[in-house]
Amino acid sequence: MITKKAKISKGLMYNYFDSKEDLLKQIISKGFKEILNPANFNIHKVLLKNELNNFIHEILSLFNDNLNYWKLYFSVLLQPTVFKLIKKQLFEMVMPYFEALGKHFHSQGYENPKAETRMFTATLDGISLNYIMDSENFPIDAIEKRLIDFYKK
Amino acid sequence: MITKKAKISKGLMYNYFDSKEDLLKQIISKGFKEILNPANFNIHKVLLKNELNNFIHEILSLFNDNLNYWKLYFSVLLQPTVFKLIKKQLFEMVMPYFEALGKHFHSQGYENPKAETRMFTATLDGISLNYIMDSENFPIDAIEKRLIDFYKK
Amino acid sequence: MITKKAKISKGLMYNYFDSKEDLLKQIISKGFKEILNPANFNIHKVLLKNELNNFIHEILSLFNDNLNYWKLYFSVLLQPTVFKLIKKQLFEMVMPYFEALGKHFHSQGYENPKAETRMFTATLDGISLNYIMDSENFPIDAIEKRLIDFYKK
Amino acid sequence: MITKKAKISKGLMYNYFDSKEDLLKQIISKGFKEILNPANFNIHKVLLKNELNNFIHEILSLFNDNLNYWKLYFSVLLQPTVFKLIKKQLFEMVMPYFEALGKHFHSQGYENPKAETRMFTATLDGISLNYIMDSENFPIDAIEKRLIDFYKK
DNA sequence: AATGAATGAGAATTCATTCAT
DNA sequence: CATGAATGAATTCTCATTCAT
Repeated sequence: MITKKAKISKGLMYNYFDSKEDLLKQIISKGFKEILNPANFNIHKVLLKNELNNFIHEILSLFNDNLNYWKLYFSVLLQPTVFKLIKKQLFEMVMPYFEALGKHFHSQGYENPKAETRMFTATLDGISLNYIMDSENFPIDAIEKRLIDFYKK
Repeated sequence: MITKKAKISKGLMYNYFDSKEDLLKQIISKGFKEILNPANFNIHKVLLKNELNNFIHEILSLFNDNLNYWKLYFSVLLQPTVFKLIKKQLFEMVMPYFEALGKHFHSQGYENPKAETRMFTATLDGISLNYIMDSENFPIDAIEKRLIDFYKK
Repeated sequence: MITKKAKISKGLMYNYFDSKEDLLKQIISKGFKEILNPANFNIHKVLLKNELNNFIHEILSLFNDNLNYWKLYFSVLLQPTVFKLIKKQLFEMVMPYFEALGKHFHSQGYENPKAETRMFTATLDGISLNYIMDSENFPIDAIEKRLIDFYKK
Repeated sequence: MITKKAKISKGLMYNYFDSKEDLLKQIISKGFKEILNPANFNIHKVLLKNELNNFIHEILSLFNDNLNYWKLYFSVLLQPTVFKLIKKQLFEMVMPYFEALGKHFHSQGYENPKAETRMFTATLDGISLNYIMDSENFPIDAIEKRLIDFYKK
């Protein structure tokens, strides 16, 4: 499917990717970086309010640009075989962000900043997933507002 | 893998499932029903506070019982090919629950009950997913509490 | 397909037929006998004119009764594997008829009665086949007349 | 059997044929074209006597060259499943020949040229079949002569 | 850098037959 | 006489990968 769509030969794929597994890994890590990119808040300073809001907004707009890619991204990522292969690597990549978010929630007086961080990212995951899988019906704008609102104070 | 585990012949599988595709469909709709089952609040009456709390609690305990099954469930469901096949059927099944939740949020004075419903279910999806894929680290108890707390008032 | 159509169990088939091969053999020899049956002219006497005509007519009407069966008959018979299995048996069964037809054509002054016999039966085969495979279009009545006419004198 | 004989891998077959069904279809249409090929008389002019004779002769020699192939051809063609798949296509291919033969028989003063055409082709079918299935005993030369003789005048 | 024919292991499916009931 | 769940070998098909060009 990929080589057909790209109008190249099957063989050429193997010049760019060592194997199918390698291709999948690269799909995931590329996507992962793109997701983290808008989050490039200074992880050493305390987060500003609007940095979190921006982060939320930019992630959700990101998906808008190429829904099919993000469908692929999630369906690949959710394969237990694939997930196992890169779980470790992904966790290393998110760690600093988890920590920065933790600090932020701490500074905002949240009781359990670690849990709040996981709550926040899990909610974002769920929203992303619903939006990606059912973009026609999912009220993304209202929900973005709702989420930003929720963390206002 | 399945027939080996079940200690039956490959052929016998085809007495119970028409094809691999059919098997996957049935895995999903069975899981889907199990998820909806704890939600069996009376969809005609207005929801009581503790019914929502129960729902949250029971869904999250459900995953606990058989994490491997639920990993399978999500990874199958997220395959675009599979998802396309049963999207419609799944949407029909959730509709009444979406409506009941909508009424509930309306009666609680939420501004946009429909969006709140999608927000609520998306959040639950994200929590479920994170718990299922990273059950060792995910602080499920704290987060359950946090979610229940959030909808307290 | 057969057991479904007959509304019996698969197992029961094996009370009536030893194997699939046996079933096919019986389909063929039953059909073969039915074809020869209308030919039950006295093989020891010289054939009367109208006996040959009757034979032609009755064979062609036979197919009319159950076209699907005769489609099955030919498609089974033409399988090289099946044909090899019963070729000998079939030849033994037709032999007396070949001989009776030979005598007839001899008595009618045909130059090469044996070849005429094979010509006659081959023509009948071809007509049967065309009628069975394309019964809607094949002008069976005109052709029957034409064949009878051909052997009139 | 085929890949073994051809000394290629099973997989390679699927580069040339989409499926077993497609392979069977192509076997038939190739054979069909080969049969029609010797008939390549100018279908717009009236047939010359010797053109019909040539046609008869060349078709019957064709089978001689590769009896096993033609056994395969008929046994595949006579499968109702296969026949249904290509019946239409085959009929379109023969049509012009049926028409040319019809004109010929008309010009020769035959009463019912259409029926005569079907009679002629059916007879040829029957002879072919008998020859192919029982080539050792079938007196093909005598019968060819007999058939040519029959259409002499 | 690029092709696509070719491979072969394995996945998906079928099907004749058996057997406990 | 009758069932139909169960088997397992065989068939049909797919797919990641290689390699000569």
